Parts: sequence; structure tokens; C-alpha cells
Amino acid sequence: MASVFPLADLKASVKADSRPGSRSDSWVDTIIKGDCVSALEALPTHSVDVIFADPPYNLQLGGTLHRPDQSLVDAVDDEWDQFASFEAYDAFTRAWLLACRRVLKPTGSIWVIGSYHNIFRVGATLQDLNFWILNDIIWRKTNPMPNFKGRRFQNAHETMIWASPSAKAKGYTFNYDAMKAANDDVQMRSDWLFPICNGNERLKGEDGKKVHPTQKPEALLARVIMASTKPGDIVLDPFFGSGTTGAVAKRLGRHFVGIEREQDYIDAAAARIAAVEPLGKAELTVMTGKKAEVRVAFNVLVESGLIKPGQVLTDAKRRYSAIVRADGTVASGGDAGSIHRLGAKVQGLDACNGWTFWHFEDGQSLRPIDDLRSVIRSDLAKVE
Amino acid sequence: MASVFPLADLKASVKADSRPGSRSDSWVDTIIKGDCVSALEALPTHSVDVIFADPPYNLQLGGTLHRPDQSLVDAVDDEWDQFASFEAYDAFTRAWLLACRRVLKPTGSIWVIGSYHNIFRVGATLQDLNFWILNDIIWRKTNPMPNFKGRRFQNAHETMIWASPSAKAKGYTFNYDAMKAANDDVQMRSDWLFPICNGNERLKGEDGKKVHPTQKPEALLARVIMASTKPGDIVLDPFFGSGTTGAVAKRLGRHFVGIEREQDYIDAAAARIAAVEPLGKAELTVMTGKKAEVRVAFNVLVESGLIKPGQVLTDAKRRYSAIVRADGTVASGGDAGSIHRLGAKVQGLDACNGWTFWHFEDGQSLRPIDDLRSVIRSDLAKVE
DNA sequence: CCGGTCCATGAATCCGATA
DNA sequence: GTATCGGATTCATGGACCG
Repeated sequence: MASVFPLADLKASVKADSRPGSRSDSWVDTIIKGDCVSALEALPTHSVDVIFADPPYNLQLGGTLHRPDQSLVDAVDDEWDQFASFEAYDAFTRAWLLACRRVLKPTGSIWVIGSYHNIFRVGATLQDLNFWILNDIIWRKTNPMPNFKGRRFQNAHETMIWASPSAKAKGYTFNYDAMKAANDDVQMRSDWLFPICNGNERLKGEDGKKVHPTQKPEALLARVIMASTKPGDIVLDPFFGSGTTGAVAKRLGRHFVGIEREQDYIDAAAARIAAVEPLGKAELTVMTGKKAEVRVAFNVLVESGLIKPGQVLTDAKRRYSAIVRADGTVASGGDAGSIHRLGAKVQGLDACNGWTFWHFEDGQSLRPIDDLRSVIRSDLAKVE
Repeated sequence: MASVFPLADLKASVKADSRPGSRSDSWVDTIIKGDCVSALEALPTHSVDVIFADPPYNLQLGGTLHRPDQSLVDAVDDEWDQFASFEAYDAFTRAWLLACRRVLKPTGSIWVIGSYHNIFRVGATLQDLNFWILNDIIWRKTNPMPNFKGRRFQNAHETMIWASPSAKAKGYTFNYDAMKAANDDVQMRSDWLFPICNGNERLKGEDGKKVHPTQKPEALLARVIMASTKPGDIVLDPFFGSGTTGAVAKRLGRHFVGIEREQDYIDAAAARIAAVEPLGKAELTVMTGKKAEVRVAFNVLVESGLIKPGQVLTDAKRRYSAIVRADGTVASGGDAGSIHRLGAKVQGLDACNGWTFWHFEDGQSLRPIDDLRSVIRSDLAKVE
């Protein structure tokens, strides 16, 4: 059965690519030292599947802030977060997003995380550049820092924007069923709850101080990667920092590329990633639903004999009927076509899912022809 | 004691303004029919306390694309026209935000609600116009519409931006203590959970169809108004729609001004608001914290005899001690000063709340001198 | 080893009245 | 405008320390 072969091919391909180091491209599974835009420009066009970007937030902090016990809040006042103006920040954003778009496959997608300080500018720039926003995702923090002065609401979340490279680029990966299954069988929502990165996961230097001021939790990256990539995909992080993206990508059987300017961060990230043990294939199997299942066309049912040419199909209430033709089309009155087109035609509708509309006689009862696809699929499963 | 009078004055002022209809300004507690910007330009400068805006976000960038003048664009993939549409939306946003800023008091604040289709543009424009973002607030929907195609995450939230008119405008109202008390005595977070507007609350026409497509839940507006206004304040809604802002403002003892173009919405909103029964003064009393209490200086305690000159104060762990002097200062070693300055000095800190730092002997136990202020305050209360 | 207490800390645009 | 200064203000978590 020919339709099985692409599946096997895919598996072989995944297997070959599933371990870091097995690729011939020298830039894959490495951290590139340098400026974000220059480094991106050195990478091949349309070469990465997903980009996760945690750019500077441009916090614009004023003086110092003390807790009620008078201890000093360790602010993010690093040089890399300083911008002269919104215009400067916008130009920076535009530059790295444009560079990202060239490197991103048309079937890829991009994630950008930020706070209210910068995320609106990032989102508007994404739109200006004709990226197509798929969702904005809210990371709700279980343990955010309080508002110490009681002058605002506690800033308890950050925002991620998920976008495809254009409105027409609909080939992006979204493991809908895996997300749904992971969420007690209801759709995964746009608000996610995770703790901030603390405890053992937080990288500390020999002095006991945090290596990076804004290390993201691995759980957050794990959901991003599980939702929007396939095993073997390449995940690029243009602001690599402490390397959370790389560590999670490796653990989940994906490839990574990191870009980072500061050697201290590169060293910490490299050591961190080296210590990661990739999960086995079994744990990695992305739970898939119908969309990821092997496509079984109607003619396969006819060819396999599960549906016979000349057989009569009807709708669930036997109001309409059609005759199966040998070529895998169906006919009714003077009309003929695919199960979907004919189903729409007889009902006078624009569209119709023929798999659930058309039924066949099974003893006393009517069953949708979709049931027969699962027979085919379980046969395919035995081949694995 | 003179410091009591301002409090009494404030109470009298609030009482005079606390019922709709008691104001002489003709535009207050009305719905103005017309274009948002023109209507705003007819209102007095610096005249409203809070603005809540739910602007249209019909960007029309997919499917059928229209130019700003509503003519149909023939080529949907024409990038120039898409860019032009964003520009038109930005110009519109800029125009109504500028008009809002003139009408808004310097001590006021503005809320804007939107989704990922428009909120990034709104946020960036707010920043461009030098509004100062205080928080972005996430409305998490308990019952969002599912994503029917399974190609994205369920869009389960909307975003509100809360901003003051400038970075220097720090006089905005934030009822921190009321919010905290309402939230089981922990700070109110930036993510709020509410159901979408449904059931009885949802306005329906005689045909049974919803009057307005995006009617907001009253609970959401109630939290916005309770958090950022005082009783008697004027709340302006430049995109009034079904009048949720007006209905909630009236119920909560605030004044409203609505601007709306469509007569059908105006009629529905007017009838809705007319049926609203304002809450009584007792129900409207806003929870306040220490900042709102009558100021009692330390020397009042000494003058009243609650603390005696020569008495020894210590911190809670008896690590530091100080002697009270007759002039209301305290001394320790070679240092002397206010309870706050000396508390800071002995600890080597920049600041210290002397009221909670210094303790006095009360039988077996140590009690903060702050306890004695409540004695003074209850005496003052009897005089009122 | 267990439980209690103390302490440190996290992407933070964090005071306001009076002189 | 700026400078001064009274005094108000925090939640969850993990690790250290102690009895």
C-alpha cells in the first residue's frame, strides 16, 4: 500500500536527525557568538523551523527600589537593556525580526516574549512586517514579585506572541491534539500557569549569584517547543542568554541554534546543555490526532475493498443517497464528485465533511464511512 | 487639631457629588451622539477622572479587505494595502487617544481593552504619545469561545492597558487597600478571571438577538471603576456601545459620559442605565489603609503622656535602644533625631518606619509605638 | 530526621505632602 | 521648579539553621 511509505520515510528521517551531532550543518546545535543581526545574516535562508526570542525589554527603570524591609531589589540595569528612545528600540526590533524572517522556513513560526514595557512595540512591528499573529499567550506566574509600594496591580504575567511569517503561511506546526491531551482533554488555552525560574533550575555562579538576570523556566520553553515543533526540528534563539531554549530543545529531541554576545552566558549555557540527557524516543512521541494521522483518501477504502464500487451511501437520515464509483468518486442524480463536494452539492451547501456525512449499511445500522478509516489506520499501525 | 479638617472637607465634597443629577455640567451623565473625536473635542479640558475605551478592532486584514474609505480591495495579498490599513488604524488610534488626553485630568488614568488584533498597536501608540503604562491587565475568560479549527490555542483572554497621562503624572487613583481586601488580603494581580457577558446581563433586542456584538461583563467594569476611581468621579467611555461603563458607573456612585455614533446602541444603553439603581453610600465606602488616616506625630504621644520623656524604646529584638526626649525626638549613643531618622541611623539604612521599628515595654511584652497612635486616633474620633 | 523559624530574592517603568 | 522628610509598603518559594 503506497500510502504507507511516506510514513516510513518520515520516521527514518526523524530517527537520523533525532540526536544532536548527527547533522552535517556546522551551525546546528551550536552557540554562535556575536551580534544578533550579524549572526542571523550568516545563517542560510529558510533553515530553521521555529524561533524563540527573548529580546531586551527596555525596562526604563528610575532610581532604586526597596522592599518594605528596606532590602534592595536587584534591578535589571544591564547595559544590554538600555535604549536611547522608543525609536531606537523599534529600529532594533525591526532589524532582528527582519533577519529572523529570512532564516525562518515558510512553514515555521516565531515566538517572542516580553512585558508591557516592550511587547506592544514588538507586536506592532511584527504586524508591520507582515508577520501573522496566531496567538498571544499569557505566562501567568505563580510566584511573581510583589508590587512593594502598593501603587499598581502586582505585575504577575508576561506575554508571548506566536506568529507565522505571513498571513498565507499556514504550514506551521501546531500539535493541537498533544496540547489538548496534555490539558485534560480540553483545548489548551492562551493563558499558561508556571512558576518563575528558581531553586535548583536557576543557574548560579561560583559566587552563588544568578548567572543571568532573566533566566526563563524550562517548563515554559517545553510547552512552546512541544506545541510548535516536531522532533528533529531546528529551534533558533537569537537572544540565547543562559540557554534555556537549547537545553529544552536538546532534551526534547530537537536541534537548537543560539546567538549570544556575552562570553559568560555562552560558557554557562554550553555547560548546561552538555549536561542535558535527551529523552528517549518513546517519551518523545508526539501525541497526534487526526491531523497528524496518515492521510487515508476515500479511494483507499475502495481499493482495499472496505467500500465496493456500486455500493450505496446515504446520509444519517437516509434523505440523500449516492453510488460509489470505482475511481473513488461518488454520484447522485446527474452530479458526481468527491465525497465532500457531492455531500455539499446535495445539501445545497458550500462545504461538507463527506467522511461524517456519508454512511454505509452495517447490518441493521448506519455507520459513517469515517469508521472505515480507523480500520485502515490500525492496519497501518501493525506495520510499524 | 487642624489636620482633621481636610478629611472632613473631603467627605463633604464627596457627598455633594455622589449622586448623578447633582452636577450642573450638562454633559455629565449623558450619552453624546456623534463621532468619537469630534465629541471629545467638544468637552472641557481636564474634566474627566478616568477613561475606559473599548475601541473597534475591525482591522479587516483577512478575507475581504477594505480600504479606510470602505472601498473593496481587489487583491487580498496586496501588501501595500495591508500596510495602509495598519496606518489608517494607527492614525485613528492616535486621533482618539490625543483627544482623550486633553479631556483627561492630569490626575486621571485611562483604560483601553483589546485583543491581539489591535492591542499592540494601541499600546505602542499610547507610548508614542507619552502616556505612561501602569499595568497591562489580562481578562481571563472562564468560558471563551473554542478554537473551532484546532490550528491555534484557544483564545481565552483579552488585554487591558492601564495608563496615566504621563510618566510624571503620579496622582492617579488606585484603591490599593480595597483591591487587596477584596482579594483575600493579598495584592490584586494583573490577571483577572471573569465570565464573558451572557445570560440575563446580555442585552437582547425584540428579535432575541444580542444588541451589541462585544458587550463587556459588568463585573469587569466594576473592578476597573472600583480600582481606579473615587465615588463622584466622572468616567468617560468614548466607545459607549451598550453602555456597560455607564450602567456600572451609576450603580457604583460615579458619573459617566458616553460617546456613541449609532442610535440603536444609544437607545439600548439609555434604557439600561435608567433602570440601574445606584448603591447606597454605605455599600460604596472604599476601603482605605494607613495612608488615609489622620496624621499623628510622635510628639503628640509625648505631650499626651502616653510616652514619657526619658522612657527607653527598643527594636523588637532589643538589639537597639533609644531614649525619648521631651521635644519628641529620640537619642541613641551620640545620635538623635526623629523616630524614623534614628531608626534608620542605628540600622545603617537609608530609611525606616519608626512607628513599627521602635517598641515600648508593656508589662511582659514589647509593643510597637504605632499601637499608641490608635489610642490618639480613637480619642479624636470621639470629638467628631 | 522532622518541624519550625529565619532569611534571601525574583524582568519593577513602585510615595507624596510640604517647604 | 527642587529639596526635605515623614512614614507606608510584600508574596511565594527555597535554603539555611536550630532545637
